[in-house]
Amino acid sequence: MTEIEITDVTAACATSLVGEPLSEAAAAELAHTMKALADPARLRLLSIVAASGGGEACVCDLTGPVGLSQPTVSHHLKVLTEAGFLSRTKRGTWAYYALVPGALDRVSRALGAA
Amino acid sequence: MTEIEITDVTAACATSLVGEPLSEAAAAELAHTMKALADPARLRLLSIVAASGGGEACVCDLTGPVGLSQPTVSHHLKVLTEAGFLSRTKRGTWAYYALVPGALDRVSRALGAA
DNA sequence: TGCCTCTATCGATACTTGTCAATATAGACT
DNA sequence: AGTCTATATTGACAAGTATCGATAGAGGCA
Repeated sequence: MTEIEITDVTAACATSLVGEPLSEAAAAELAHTMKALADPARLRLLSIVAASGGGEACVCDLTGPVGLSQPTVSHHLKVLTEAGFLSRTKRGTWAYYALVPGALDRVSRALGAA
Repeated sequence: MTEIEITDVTAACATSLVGEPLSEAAAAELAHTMKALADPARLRLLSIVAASGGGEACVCDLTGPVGLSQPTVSHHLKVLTEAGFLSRTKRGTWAYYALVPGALDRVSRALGAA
């Protein structure tokens, strides 16, 4: 599939939007990161995980609240994980997703708020 | 076209992502706002406008740097304007776009940075 | 071994969107 | 009026993506 490159939140937020004009590469990276956040289902998933006890949730806890099929939820979680917003831990049959500390803050800072 | 509703940055960022689970409506609003930022061309346009002298730029100043056709740039500027990130002022034949103060900061805060 | 549950992947489909060429609109200047 | 420039809109097409059903993989448990 020639997986172009991992454009996760760490690389994407090195520069700030309002400082000086973004290079083409920096813009592509940041856009890739923002794209992960530009979907209502994924935003809800993030907020549910963040609000869950222990800061983590398994897929079975998430399909109900967002009202989507299990494959679709799994897909969104993969997008969020590859973008660097979630981490995945497998315990037994369950896969637990948790917020990556500081990931949202980095995007936040990239948007210009120092 | 049943233009659903103007989901601009002010409405979209009333709640925070990490506080409690986003409602379906809040998630849709925030996603709509984030979608405006989830494109490399639009991010570059924003950063170029931000870095321009006087804080504003006309379309003719923007087509060159981003390397896209004039209609495409016009389209992206419209998306950014409707999302509440840019304002448009017409002087003579030229249309000047400027950052809306605080718009990016609101998104920044919605991402969890209190 | 066999079965059941939880999660991930695959394949297909419908919808969205980024892009351009062509055209329309609007203002300035003769 | 006529023309030129700057911007917006339209129409079309290609590419991306959100979604689902079906299926595969993996781990517990009898």
